[in-house]
Order: sequence, then structure tokens, then C-alpha cells
Amino acid sequence: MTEMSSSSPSGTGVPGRIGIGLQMDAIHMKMLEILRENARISVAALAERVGISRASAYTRLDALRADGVIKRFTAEVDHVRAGLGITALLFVTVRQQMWKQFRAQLAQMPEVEYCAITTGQHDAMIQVRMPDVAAVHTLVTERLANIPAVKATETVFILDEVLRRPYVLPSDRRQQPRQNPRKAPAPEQSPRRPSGIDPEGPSTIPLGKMRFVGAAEGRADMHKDDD
Amino acid sequence: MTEMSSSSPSGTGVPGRIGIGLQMDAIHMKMLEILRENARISVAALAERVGISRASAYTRLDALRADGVIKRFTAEVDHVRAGLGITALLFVTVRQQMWKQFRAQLAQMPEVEYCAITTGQHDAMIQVRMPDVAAVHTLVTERLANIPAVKATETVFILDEVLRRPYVLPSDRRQQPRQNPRKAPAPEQSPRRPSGIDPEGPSTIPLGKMRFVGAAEGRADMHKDDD
DNA sequence: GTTGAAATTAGTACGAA
DNA sequence: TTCGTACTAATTTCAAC
Repeated sequence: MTEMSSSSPSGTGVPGRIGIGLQMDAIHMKMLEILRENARISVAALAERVGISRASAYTRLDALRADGVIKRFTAEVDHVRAGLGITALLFVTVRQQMWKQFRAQLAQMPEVEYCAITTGQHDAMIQVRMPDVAAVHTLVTERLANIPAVKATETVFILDEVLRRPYVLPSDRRQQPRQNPRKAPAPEQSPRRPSGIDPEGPSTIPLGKMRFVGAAEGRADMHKDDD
Repeated sequence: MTEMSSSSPSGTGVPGRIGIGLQMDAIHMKMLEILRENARISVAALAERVGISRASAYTRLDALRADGVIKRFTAEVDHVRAGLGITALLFVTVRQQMWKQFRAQLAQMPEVEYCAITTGQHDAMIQVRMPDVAAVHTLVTERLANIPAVKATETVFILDEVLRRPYVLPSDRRQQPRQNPRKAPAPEQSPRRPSGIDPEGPSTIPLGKMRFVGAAEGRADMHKDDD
């Protein structure tokens, strides 16, 4: 349950295209901004804050839900106070052609809060919440390791969660900090240009330190023991 | 804004202890289970589903909010349909003694959805939502790289988000037959359907492939160019 | 912790701009 | 389409038990 990939047509995994059906406008965006911070706001108050009538607010809210822009309204609970004080990231390497089984197994693990398929050294990242570190270790060695689709894992603990935003929206890209005056990346508000490589920008930062990890780089060493 | 560490006493970063103030019971848990899946449910319906009166439901809901167990009610929006089709993970190595500056810079980056301090090869993991891959590249090379606290980064793209659960609760932990008898968080009467897939499959996977990455392992090579 | 009544709000329908 | 209004059902608040 709680499957994602709502925008993926099939199980292929690549996020699909944008906004079929509903034509998002500034009012829709504003509604999203308000709702992600207070999902229990009354429709009347929502209508007033975005400056439309109450009836229109109902219509638009229904449209947002029906079109899948809003997937659900949820409560953000403090996992620590709820009794799950340990958060870990499990990076797993998945045997090819066993993805379907891997996904099926994940659905059976309720302690998994998030799972994403990634490029890079590993194939997937799983975030779990557990009561203690021993439980994480048990989970990894006794349950994850028993999944045939899992070839290798790497465990990393989360020491602190600095910030979690209810969900980023395009309209968030506005204010830029002033402390990098060498570059003023056009704080626009509505039109979204395809973020060109910014031809004018000679970077003064040594980019040699930056590593861009593609789809299969560095994975060979983990595959070598698979045959 | 949207700072986390609500359970950390200061900015030290280590998640703190559990449930100060409020004594969680089975009814509180059940309310959380319901609210994380439908934050807009009426209190009357919530009261009926957990089997208490409405007034009690109001009282308990207020308590959950006041105690911080429920941090907020939010809307899960489909970022793809909202216009941010690309999700990336940025693993960054942070210069020691510059953590405070690093956190301050993060607060200025609205495209950041999540940031956690981790053990392992890197120091922090940042999840960003962007309209396209070029925007990610621009963000990494021109904004992240300009932060003095950032020593190195590694970018990984998310190809698919397999699942996201609104927030894991202790009651999610299905009954484990035998593997962790030291902690048994009493799943009570939650009707958790047993999966058809055998959880205790034969351990045919060599555990030697499992890597457990501690706090500083493998980090030396990224620090070598810092002096 | 529970009930019940008053005040408020939600949800829907319909006509008009 | 969107808005404004009216109307009924449902919810929240507050009181007393």
C-alpha cells in the first residue's frame, strides 16, 4: 500500500510528464502553498486567503484532488515522540530483473517510510524508522538480506534531520540569498525557463571537487561477485 | 523555516528521548494512524473510529498537537504534476566547525525538501525538487558550491519513488516471530494483515556482502584536499 | 470522560454575470 | 468558468453531568 509512482505510467520507474488534465494557475499554486502548511484549514478560510469565492474554492480543491496534484492530506508526526527514535538510510544494490520482487518485498515492510530508485553507486535508498539501532541491524541482516533481490546493502544512520518541508513547489523558487552577489539568478516569479546552463557564468569555484555520479559508475565492483 | 530537530534539546543534532509530557496510549496511536492517512477527517468521525466521545477526541487531539507528537497537518502534493519533475539527492561533505553556517544556508534554499545529517561517507544528504536536470546542475555547481561550509558534493538522481508512507508509527511493526525479543512494542489490536510472502525465508544470501558503514569510514579521501 | 444544545461551518444547488 | 447566495446537514464549541 501507499504506492507511489503515481505519475509513472507503468512500473518503469521514470517520473512522467506534467499536469495532464488540470491546468495549474497561480491560484492553484497558492492553495497548495496554504494546504501543505495547514491541511486542516477550512475551505472558507482557504477561499478567503487565495481571494476566490467559497464555491470556487470547493471546485478547485476537488480538481486538485481529482487530478492527483494533491495525493492525500496527512499528519506530520514526530517519530521520536511517537516512539521511533532511530532513523536510518539503507542503500541497496538490487539484482537486475528482480525489481518486481524487490518492490513486493518493500510493501511488506511497514517500517519503511520512503524508498526511491536512484542513479549512482547503489540502486535504491530506503529510509526506515526504528526504536533503536539494534532493530535496524536486525532488519538489515535478517530481513533485507533475506530478500533474494537484494545483492548488497549499506547502512547509514541519520544523526539529525535539519529540515523537512511539506513539499516543495515551483513557486518556492523566489528569494535567493544576497550573500553570493557574484551571481544574480533572476528571481522571477512566474515564467519558468528551462534553466539554461547560464552562458554568462564563469564559475569561480573549483568544480573539480564536485562529483557527478551517473547511472552505473562505480557499480562494477559490487557486481563482480554476482556471477 | 520549517526547522526540525524538534526533539533535539539544542542544535547538537542527536535525536533525544521519547514522549516528554504526554503519555501515549493505544488510543493516541490509533488517532495518529488515522490522521496520517486523512488529515482532514472530522473530529467526530475520528472519535467514532477510535471509540471515544467527540469531546475526548478534541482533548486528545489538542494534546497531541500541544505535545508536538503531531507537528503539523500537511498536503502531499504530486511534485511532478505540480511542475517539479526532477528529484535529486545531494550528498555533501561539510567542513567541520562550519555546521552552523551550513544550516543557515540551507534555510535559504527553498528547493530543498529534506536535509539530514548522516553517518557514513558523507556528512549530510539533501533532497531537492527541480523542474529539470539542468536546474539541479546549476544548483549544485553555482549555489551549493558557493557555500564555504560545503567541501564536496555528490549528486544522485531519483528515477522513481517506490513508496512514501506518511510517517511510520511503532504500531506498524508487524509481529516479528522471534528476532527481537528485547523490545516488543505491543502492536495491540491493529488488524495488520499477514503478508503472503514468507517473511522467514531461508537465509541463502551470504551476509559477507553486507556493509555497515560507520561514522567516518571512507571519508579520508574526501578530506585530503581540504588542507 | 461523556452527553447535549447552541453557534458555526461544510457541502451542495442554482441562477446570474 | 466563476461568483454569489441560499439552504440543509454536519461539525465545533461550550456547558453541565
